[in-house]
Amino acid sequence: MSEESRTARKGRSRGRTSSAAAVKAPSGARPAEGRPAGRARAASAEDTALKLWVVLARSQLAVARHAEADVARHGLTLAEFAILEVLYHRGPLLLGEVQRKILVSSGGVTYLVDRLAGKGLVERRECAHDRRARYAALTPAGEKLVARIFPEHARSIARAVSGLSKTEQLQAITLLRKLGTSAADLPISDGTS
Amino acid sequence: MSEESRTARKGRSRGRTSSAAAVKAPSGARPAEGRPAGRARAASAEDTALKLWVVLARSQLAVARHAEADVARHGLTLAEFAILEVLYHRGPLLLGEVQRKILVSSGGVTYLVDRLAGKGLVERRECAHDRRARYAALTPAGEKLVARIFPEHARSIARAVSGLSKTEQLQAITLLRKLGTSAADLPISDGTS
DNA sequence: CTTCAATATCTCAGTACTGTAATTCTCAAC
DNA sequence: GTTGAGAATTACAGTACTGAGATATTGAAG
Repeated sequence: MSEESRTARKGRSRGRTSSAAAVKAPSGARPAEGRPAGRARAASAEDTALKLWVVLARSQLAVARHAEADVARHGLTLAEFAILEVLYHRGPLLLGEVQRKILVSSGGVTYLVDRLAGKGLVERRECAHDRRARYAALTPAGEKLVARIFPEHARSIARAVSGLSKTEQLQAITLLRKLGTSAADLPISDGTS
Repeated sequence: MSEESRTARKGRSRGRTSSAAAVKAPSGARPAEGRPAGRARAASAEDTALKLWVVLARSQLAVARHAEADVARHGLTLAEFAILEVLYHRGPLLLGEVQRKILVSSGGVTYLVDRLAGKGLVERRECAHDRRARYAALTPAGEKLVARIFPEHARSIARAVSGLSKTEQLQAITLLRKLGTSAADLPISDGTS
């Protein structure tokens, strides 16, 4: 499983725009080995955007698999771990706050907190000022667990991204933060123009 | 839903390592507003790695939501679209090849091709040389659909990543490709050291 | 020809959620 | 004090897969 397997195949690649578009990282735009003259065409804005989307999806998945494997050793999913971590570093949080921090659906928070409560790691507490709302808070057992596994997890992630030097990581952080916030602020167009 | 909602809260952030670790992009390491002296400490290698992981996950999710919304207009999931796209740009492919290209499980390919076949967009073809294997290929209807929706999809993605200039996009591509391939090549450590 | 490890696909139960609707509660306006 | 829009959580059905095992086939070795 080294990656693309450059076996070329008899792949009669149609002369369309460079391939690239899928979720989990698809094809990957080849150099176009059959163009009229030997002149390389500059990549269009859309070709670049598609390629960015592909490598973004692929790299996220590749790193996520390491992160998942790490937390799975303790019987946790990444979303569960995310909740434990955010409660550990911020203290008790309203469920809605948790939802916004880890970016799951409203039903997802209920489900995840239920499961963590079932494991004895998190408990719900009532909110004094608003009886609709509830806090999620770590139990002593939950706090102890996070204290134990978080450092290992951090090392795991550091290893997973170690293909980039620290300088490169800082560059990537800057670019990705900008990309993430701008994409999140754009309205999701549902096609009803 | 502008993003983090800087309401600060009474958040008595414990003096641990900077927060950050979840899947779908968690907390997001604040400046540490209560340190001994007014001297900023350089971020450790692990802090940087964790932050990279957070912004990677968040930006991927933010862009994915745009991509999903676009293909959902045609009743497709991103994984389904990925298959259509790869078959469109590469021609008929063995199911195993499709699996490696779009990075789903073996059962996932069967499931997805079944669904696309049910919609009349893809068909299975037997492989002459190996009777265990099967090709997936676009039907005329499938080919027509991709030809119609791919350009729109490309524009959709271009818009989603337009927060970055073309130069920045090219930088991000370089960094993310390096990150993705190195992370994919690292063995997944299941903890049995 | 047999054996058998390896490969390709499929089956199917299980999982981790999402999305919609229901419920409960708040707050501002009347 | 009522009313009602809106917010916070929950309930629940549905979805898009994953992962492990089953089945069929290949190809190399004996």
